[in-house]
Amino acid sequence: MANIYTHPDLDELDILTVLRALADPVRLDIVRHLHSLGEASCSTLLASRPKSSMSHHFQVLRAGGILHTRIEGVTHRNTLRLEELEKRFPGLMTAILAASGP
Amino acid sequence: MANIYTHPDLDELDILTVLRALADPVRLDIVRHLHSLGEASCSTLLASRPKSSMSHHFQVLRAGGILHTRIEGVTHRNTLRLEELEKRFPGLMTAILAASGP
DNA sequence: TCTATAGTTCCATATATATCGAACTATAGA
DNA sequence: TCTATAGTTCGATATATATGGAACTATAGA
Repeated sequence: MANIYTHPDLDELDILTVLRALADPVRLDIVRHLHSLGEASCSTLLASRPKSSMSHHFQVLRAGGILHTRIEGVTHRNTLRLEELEKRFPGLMTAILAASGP
Repeated sequence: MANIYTHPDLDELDILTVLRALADPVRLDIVRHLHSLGEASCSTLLASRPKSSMSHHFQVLRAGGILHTRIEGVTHRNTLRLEELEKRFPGLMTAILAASGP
């Protein structure tokens, strides 16, 4: 297991990568939950899905600069990189998090 | 050929559909070009790609509420639905259009 | 009515992405 | 050192999406 994660520098991320990370129902769900919870472990967020699936989605979100994973003992704490995202893509996350269903 | 298009009511569109429409390099390109041109025909925007491919992308963007197609004689004029999108998802398109490369 | 142009639709194929079980790793605690 | 827990990695399969050729349609203009 990788006991260290690489979090991309947001300056090197293009909007397309960010949008692709967000354009998935499971991941959008993760993002919304993380937003309301502030910080959460992976297992808190696996909605009866296999761990391997969730691990994949977390990886995509991490690579897309959306969240930061901090290892604390045996659990991994995830937080949205809201401030950094706001600096890089002003208004983007605000707009997405504010959006409610149809 | 359908000589009439159905443009979805933005109130019935969820953010996921919008994000998925935008999370593609070709379509993001179309959106950016449309933004700088104001209005453009499909053929103006087909960057040496087959018409069938572009037609598909325009369809996705249309279904995602991103653009409006108006038929004028033999050409189809496309415009971004910026005002409506701004009302439905405030700040979203502004953020995406403002984003520059990495 | 013939032709050219703009764009769509259909269909098959390619490609990317998601899903998920099984085996693995890393840490905490008994 | 043994066990339980949290999460990753691998690999195989399923599913969605993109691509693009060919045939089609609709309109304008000669």
